[in-house]
Amino acid sequence: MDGKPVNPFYAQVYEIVGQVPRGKVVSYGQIARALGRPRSSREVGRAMRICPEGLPWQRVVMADGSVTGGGYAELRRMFLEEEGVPFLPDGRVDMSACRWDGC
DNA sequence: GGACTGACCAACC
DNA sequence: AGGTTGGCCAGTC
Repeated sequence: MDGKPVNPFYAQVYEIVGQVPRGKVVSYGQIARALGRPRSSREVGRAMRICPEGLPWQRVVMADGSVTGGGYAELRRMFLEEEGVPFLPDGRVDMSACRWDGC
């Protein structure tokens, strides 16, 4: 069957996340907007929840730089630190410096 | 089979 | 200045 991909939205989410260079992060809303769904950021979060293997979902954080993900939040933060992502003393990612501009 | 929730963000008041 | 609602859509009960 289908080789028909699931809603392009999900596929795009995985693609974008996979295109994020090491040491950079993206926000849910940023991806949602890039896909033409400025208010479907929840869908992005849902794509993360299914957690496909091989996807650096840890690079996906909130627009505020806060890191979430159920009980994996701290785990994600640790991975990001290992990748070289600077963290603020607030426990948040420095979006100002690591926000992936798509470039 | 239907209804609710949910790793959120942005706009509105 | 802050708080609340709206909106997308599929996975879960």
